[in-house]
Amino acid sequence: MAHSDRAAETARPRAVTLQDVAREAGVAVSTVSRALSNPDRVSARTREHVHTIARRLAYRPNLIARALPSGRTGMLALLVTDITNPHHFGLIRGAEAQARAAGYTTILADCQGSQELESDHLQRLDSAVDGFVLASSRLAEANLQRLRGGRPVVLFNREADGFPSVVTDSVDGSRQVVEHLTGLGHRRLGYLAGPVAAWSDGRRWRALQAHAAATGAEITRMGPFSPTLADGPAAAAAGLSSGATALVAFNDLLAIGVLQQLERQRVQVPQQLSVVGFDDIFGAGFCHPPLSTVSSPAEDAGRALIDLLLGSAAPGARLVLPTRLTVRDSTGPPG
Amino acid sequence: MAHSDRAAETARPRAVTLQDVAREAGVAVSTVSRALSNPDRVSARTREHVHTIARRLAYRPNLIARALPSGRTGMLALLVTDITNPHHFGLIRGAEAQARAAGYTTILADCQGSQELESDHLQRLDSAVDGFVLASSRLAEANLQRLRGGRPVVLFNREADGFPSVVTDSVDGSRQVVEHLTGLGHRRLGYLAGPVAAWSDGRRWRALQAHAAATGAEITRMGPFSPTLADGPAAAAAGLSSGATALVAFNDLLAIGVLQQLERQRVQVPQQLSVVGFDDIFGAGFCHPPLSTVSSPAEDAGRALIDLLLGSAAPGARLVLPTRLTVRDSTGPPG
DNA sequence: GTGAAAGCGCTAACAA
DNA sequence: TTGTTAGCGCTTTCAC
Repeated sequence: MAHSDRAAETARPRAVTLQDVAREAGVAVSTVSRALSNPDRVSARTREHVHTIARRLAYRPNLIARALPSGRTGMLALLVTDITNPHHFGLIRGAEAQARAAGYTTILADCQGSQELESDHLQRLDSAVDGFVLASSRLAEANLQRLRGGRPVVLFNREADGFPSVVTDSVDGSRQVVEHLTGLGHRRLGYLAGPVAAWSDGRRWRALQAHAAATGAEITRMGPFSPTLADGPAAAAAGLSSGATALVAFNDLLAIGVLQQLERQRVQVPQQLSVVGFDDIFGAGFCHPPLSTVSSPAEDAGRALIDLLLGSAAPGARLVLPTRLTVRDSTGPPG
Repeated sequence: MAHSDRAAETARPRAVTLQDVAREAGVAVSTVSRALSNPDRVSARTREHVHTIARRLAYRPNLIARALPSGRTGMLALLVTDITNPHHFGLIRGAEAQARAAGYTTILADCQGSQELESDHLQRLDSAVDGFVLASSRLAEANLQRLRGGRPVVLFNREADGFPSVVTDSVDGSRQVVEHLTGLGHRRLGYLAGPVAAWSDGRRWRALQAHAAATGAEITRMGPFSPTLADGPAAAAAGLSSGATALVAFNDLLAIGVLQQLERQRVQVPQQLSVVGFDDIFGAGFCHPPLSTVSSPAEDAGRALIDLLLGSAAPGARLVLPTRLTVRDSTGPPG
């Protein structure tokens, strides 16, 4: 047949197994297993010998096979809502570092903003990893409960009953935004909402609303918009026609998209309109004009999540990390 | 003891296995296995029955256990040099879509620019996935050969003997850059080099050099620099003191970093200095000024890579994708 | 301290 | 068409 297996073509030699090492070393497989995984349960001599042989044979333990009896793979999965949102960079790096320090390999899976994909990944990876970090999960709480397989799950920027979580303080971030804006003299604010399924969206909107009310400012909600650059034009149009003098976007991606559209329309920012975002992503510092936004300690969050995941956190553990408004050039007094 | 296993705490019921389904359905495990994986090798009646029971018991096949005898996990790994480089976004999306269409789950692993991490991931994931896509691998060719485990491996923006690959046409991209710049009147160009281990770096530099020579322009190489925003200041300093009127950066990350530094120093771009990058990443369109850069069809590349990986590509298959210079505002006639 | 043997959950011959 | 039976490579009792 024309079609043949690549493996066959390259005549790849069967991987070397514990058996091979055992045979070569003249001991039982169980001894090799111990020498390699439980060094102190075997004599120093044997241990050395086995290690030498293993090295010579270039033995590599088969993760999958090891996982079957032990139930552990040494891998942790980080599911991100959208890998193309730079917001997750810090989180990924932080989680990775911490997981690595604990001897785990972190793998990432992109949910592309889709609940279906998210639940699919959750199910398919369930037997392949020792735990999950769900970043900004869009899954309804019922699904979250139902889909949680056998593995521990921790949540980032999402809270749900029975799940440990780490969230950045949207409420306080929103307060800082409102104070900054009203301090500048703005009285009519607009909120450019994110996806309804985004937990943070509700939190931000409610906090924004509460603080606006407290300071006597008016705020209207527009959207929902997809939290992407691409929805910038639609959000800009809505914001512009709302009569607001300052726009608060659900996240930086949307905010930058708005900025781009405003520039196209020659709307001066911040002279004619102020714009604020959330997350302080890659790009917020060099877009035009540089974006005022709510920064959060994403790397710390990543590390904390892994700690919760590996540390047998109480199911209800909830960590709230402080946020800080980074004022750049997209906000100023109303024209 | 205070410390106890989370699994134990939550008293998670043992996952339901094929055995459970078989017992409940009153058939043999092999029948259940077939009914679920080889539907046509079992009678319609049995198939229905087994499916019903499986659904009722909420049976989820254990990927790991399935992988042991079959040797296949249904997962593909995409190793990226640096997950914080938006350059990989398109690649990830393209690869993911194509893999998904073929029934595979794509997992990502971040190598953080480190060869050590890259080889570590390669080894640890070897038994867990059915194949690898290595994006911009920094591994020396000898290591690539040595570390290739049992799984097929395809390369992006890297070529090596015996590995199928997909690369974007750096040579032609470089030609376009040089022609654009010399067409604008530049005679003294500067190349801000990337990591020596980056295969693309050598390609770009040589092509730039060749085309500069062909057009009678002078080009000097500076660096190497780390291909990040953070090395922008160092690269800007080198570029500025080189006397070049146009700078070509190894990639957009570095180019944007340079742009930021030039703005800080109040160097007018492009009036005093032109800047070009490679990749056309997220941000290249909205940095200040918007960056002229070499765009490449990253999503197409992602799809092609998966096709090569799954399609039993000949070990030597090499695909070269066209690039196109996107001219924005960071290039202009020399002052 | 070491070996023999029983699985982990599943697939794939081989029989029936 | 279905059941029986070996394993896949490893860990882990349990004897010795």
